[in-house]
Amino acid sequence: MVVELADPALDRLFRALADPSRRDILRRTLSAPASVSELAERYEMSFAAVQKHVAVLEAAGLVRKTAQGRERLVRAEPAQVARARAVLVELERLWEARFSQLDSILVPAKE
Amino acid sequence: MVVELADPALDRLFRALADPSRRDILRRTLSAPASVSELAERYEMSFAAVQKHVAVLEAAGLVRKTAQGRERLVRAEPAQVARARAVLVELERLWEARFSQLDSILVPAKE
DNA sequence: GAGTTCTACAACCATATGGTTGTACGTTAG
DNA sequence: CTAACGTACAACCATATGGTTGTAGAACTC
Repeated sequence: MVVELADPALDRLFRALADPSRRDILRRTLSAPASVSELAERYEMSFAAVQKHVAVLEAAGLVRKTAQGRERLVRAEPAQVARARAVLVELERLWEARFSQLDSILVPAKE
Repeated sequence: MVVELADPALDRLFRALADPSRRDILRRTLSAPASVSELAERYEMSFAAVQKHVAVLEAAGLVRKTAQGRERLVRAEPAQVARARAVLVELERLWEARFSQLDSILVPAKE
């Protein structure tokens, strides 16, 4: 898999993951959807602050909000988690390949 | 694997990954070590700006600097990339387990 | 020894971020 | 209908971030 490293969506993705409250919100909503106020109960900060965190997660595509009466159900989008993981896996692949040129000298390929 | 989500080191890790220049520096140094000035040549920004990016990567543990004469060789630390990946994998595991309780009702475990 | 190269670091600036409070509005409950 | 609830959003504030320029020192080169 080829991953484009210069991507604003990636910036938002990792940025969103760089806050413990947001990682926790993501964790909760991965297990089960929750309304914004349900989420807000769990943290010390104000409701508006939690709202902002959810908005950051939403802008990163990590979470989706759906109207449910007067509530907004927040549910995680595992596809974006997978995308972030894919980038890291790709970076690790580069590490594993770092001596490939040397290898090709020491261990000549058959074909 | 159990991953602690409320960890300042994790904040730094994801924060460091949330910038395209830093991801690129990480990519380069994963393939092969490079001095700070070698890195700086590749980007539009000033030398000092690149220095700062390297410092952010270093604080996150993603990169290590070693003195080499008057140069500082920057080399990546794949272990921290792996740590970030492990967190994401753990989150994905939660997603896969989201219906486990329901499953245990619908599909009674044998043991 | 003198000049050049590589790095470090401070000071500064504009903008982004993470928090607050306050107001407004749709929705549900009594 | 009225009150309470859940959400949205604006305004504001302190600090962090990402960039700049400038100065200084250590290490090579000649």
